[in-house]
Amino acid sequence: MSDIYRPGEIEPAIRRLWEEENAHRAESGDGERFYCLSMFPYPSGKLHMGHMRNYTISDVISRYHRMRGMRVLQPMGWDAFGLPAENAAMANGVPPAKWTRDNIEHMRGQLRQLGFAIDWERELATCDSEYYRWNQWFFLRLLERGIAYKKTGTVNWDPVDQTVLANEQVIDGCGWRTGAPVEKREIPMYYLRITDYADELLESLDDLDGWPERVRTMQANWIGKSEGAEIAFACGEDTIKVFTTRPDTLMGATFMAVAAEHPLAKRAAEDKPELAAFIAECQKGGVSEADIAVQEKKGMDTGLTAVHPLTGDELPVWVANYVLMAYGEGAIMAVPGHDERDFEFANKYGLPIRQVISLPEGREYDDRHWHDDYAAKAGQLVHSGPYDGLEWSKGFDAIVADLEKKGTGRARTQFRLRDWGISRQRYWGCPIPIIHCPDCGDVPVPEADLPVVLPEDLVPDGSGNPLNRHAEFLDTDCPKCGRAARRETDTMDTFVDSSWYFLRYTGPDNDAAMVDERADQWMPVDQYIGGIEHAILHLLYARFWTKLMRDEGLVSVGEPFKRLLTQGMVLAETYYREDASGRKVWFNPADVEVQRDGKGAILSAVLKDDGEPVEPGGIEKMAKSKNNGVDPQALVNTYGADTVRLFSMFAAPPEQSLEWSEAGVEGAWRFLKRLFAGVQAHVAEGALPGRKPEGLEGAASELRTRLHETIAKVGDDMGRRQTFNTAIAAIMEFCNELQRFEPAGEAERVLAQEAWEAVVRLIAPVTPHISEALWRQLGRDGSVFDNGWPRVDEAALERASVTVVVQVNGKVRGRVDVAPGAGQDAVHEAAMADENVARHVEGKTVRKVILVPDKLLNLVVG
RNA sequence: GCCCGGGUGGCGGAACGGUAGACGCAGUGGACUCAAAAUCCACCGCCGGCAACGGCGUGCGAGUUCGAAUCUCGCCCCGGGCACCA
Repeated sequence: MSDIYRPGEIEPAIRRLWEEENAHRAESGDGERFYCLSMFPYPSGKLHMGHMRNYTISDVISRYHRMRGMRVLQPMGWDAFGLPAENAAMANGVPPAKWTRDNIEHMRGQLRQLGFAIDWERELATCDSEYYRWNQWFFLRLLERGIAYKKTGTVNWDPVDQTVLANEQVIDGCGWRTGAPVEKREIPMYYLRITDYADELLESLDDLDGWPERVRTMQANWIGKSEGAEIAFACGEDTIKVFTTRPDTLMGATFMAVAAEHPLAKRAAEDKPELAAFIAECQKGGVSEADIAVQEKKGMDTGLTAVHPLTGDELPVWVANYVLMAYGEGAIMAVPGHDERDFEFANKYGLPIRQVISLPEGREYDDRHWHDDYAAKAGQLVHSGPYDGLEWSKGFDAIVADLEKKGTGRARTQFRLRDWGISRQRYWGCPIPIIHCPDCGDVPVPEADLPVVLPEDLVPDGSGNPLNRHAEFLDTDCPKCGRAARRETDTMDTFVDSSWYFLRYTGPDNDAAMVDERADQWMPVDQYIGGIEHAILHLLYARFWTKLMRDEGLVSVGEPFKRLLTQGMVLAETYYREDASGRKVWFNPADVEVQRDGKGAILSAVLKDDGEPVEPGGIEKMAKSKNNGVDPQALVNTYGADTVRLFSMFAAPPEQSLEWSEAGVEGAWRFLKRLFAGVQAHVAEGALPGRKPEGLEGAASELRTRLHETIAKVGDDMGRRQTFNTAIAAIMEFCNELQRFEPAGEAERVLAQEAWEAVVRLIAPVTPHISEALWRQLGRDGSVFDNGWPRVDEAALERASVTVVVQVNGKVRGRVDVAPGAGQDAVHEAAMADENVARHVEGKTVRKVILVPDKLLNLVVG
């Protein structure tokens, strides 16, 4: 082997070795298993740094556990259905299927080049009918069980392209391609009753102690369980049913508000053109909650009144754009005195505001200015007739009890979580296996006819789903009556695909069943790694789907992911230009020349191709849609996979988001060169594999202590803390010491060998190629990944003395060396012998002494 | 707007209530070289001081504690999610 580190030679050779030995196949059999999973990528074209980081983390964890003697499964696949393929098709006329499969081909090559220990025999792509047929099969079971059902839902409608838009495609309320104002439209869709599982999804969050607290909090808030009451208000012949979390404020209800889509609003509008116009006005704009939440609160009186169930007062019924049809009952009782949105609305339209809950001592209620404590769950009921003086929660119970007696209300639990709408009016997805028969209605495709295969040669053009114009797909016979019928052309949400792929990895070759007994052998996933952006939707749906499969008897686990590492996003600057129609065209940072001032702010940015300026669009997660993904390929070509892996792990702790910068990759490269050279220099004098050094003294003994401290730290950082950056820093630090060490005599050369062997193994999960090569050079047989993780020699950790920091009034004034475990008096005495410490204590009384054994002594004087 | 994070030298970051700035990048000075690259050595938060050392310093303001980057409250800025981007 050459004396100079040449990754271009080492890396392909080592990968060939692994391939020949089939080193990464996950074996079923004896021994502890470890299922390490990373979120599968959308095949967007090229690998970007976010992928690189995600899969490197996964590989480090996999290889670490493999070295600790476990049977590791690390699979890979492709989240291959979705919108970007249709966008690419519109842009260059390539069928989504071809575009997707070409991308997979390219990205698989990139992944292989990075040396990940992936079991490629289990690879799957969700656009393959062998995969998605099970989506269809399971959907039909859910339909039978009543978990899947049909109802109308609201979508974004582009009136020019006559097509449904994704929220992402609605920009400032207008269609992204046409620029036309978007409208809300009601269409029939299939839904899954995730709300049936709301309680279990919430409760079992408590058991997920391997999940980050913030993810559990986000999911709990998303599910949003609230205890309250359902109250019926009579309104002429009808009743308006509302849900409220604050029945204690019922006496403060001064008006009612219903959503624009509420049946009562529609009815009231029949003979009121101005109300009909207002409701039409509410149909403008997109459906996303973010859009709705920021829009100005508007409303109109319907002219109807509702009867207050306790006082008999007549309350005006309004239509309000801030009341959502999808939440609760699509109607609210407005208590402007104690709800911020109602307060704002009442002030705008001159509706009465009544305080019914007392404020803390000394606070005055001001009905012109909102204060957050108006909404606090605290205080007693006031201006509430018979309920006056009751503490708010007692008032809650009393009012609910009275409503129950009258039969106009009851206590109820409400979830913010809504049922999961899975229908998409798109071509590039899994077909929903339903046939529409003019006589029999919606008929499920018989199991024997599955899969319903998606034709792969269509090219969407932006004007709706091309399946609607594809007779070969569309025209079929009714399975019930045999007469001509049409296939459903909606496809499934891609979150369906990603809700169970981790189960399919355990038995991808089974063409007779969705999953088999191997699922229970590997599940649950021991470690799941993926972007924090999936904290809610994907992870919630995957948990839900797993429970559905459990309840169908297909798997025995109820929670799919034992431990979760949420990777921080890799961010990069975005650059764009607006074209003639005002649409933004995004440019990749690699194609932009940027000048910055001393503080890093952008002074100017021009496109390299034409030298013309581009607009900086801010720093965002690397994504296809903003074209700001940085391809690691150029770096891999220059430095090799190990350097890029090392650098991406060293740059920041995995959970933290990271603004992409290449500065620093040189440091990783230099470290590997030094490591390589250090081992060469050592083995040039002869390798001494597998021996334990005896009788070390002085610097050699100290070095061995440092070695075993490093082994302990790296093990803790990789296993428990998962802070790979600090593990690498500790290895670098020790290497710096090792390189300065000049062994004299055999015992010290044996120590050097022990140290190099340990370093090579400690860094192996991060830089597997160079480690594998150096391990063999050090005279060891077999793969470094089969030879175990270095063991800490507890005896080597013992030191003759420790340094204790001495503080006076919390400020560091000196350091003293004492015997390990020295008591307070002994350390105090030693500290007073320090000139600087003595000076700061002189003439003052020591009032308190605090000792942190072997670390710190604080003398409180005054 | 609502929910969840984050803010530490010129830069990426370390500090797991107990020495703020480990490790690395960039920079500066030096060695080697005809020269360059590579490599090696030294310095490297700000202010004062020849030094010993002292003061200040973790987005801003308050609080808890012997001790706060770390815990609590309020504010500012940045990022993620908000159900059809994945």
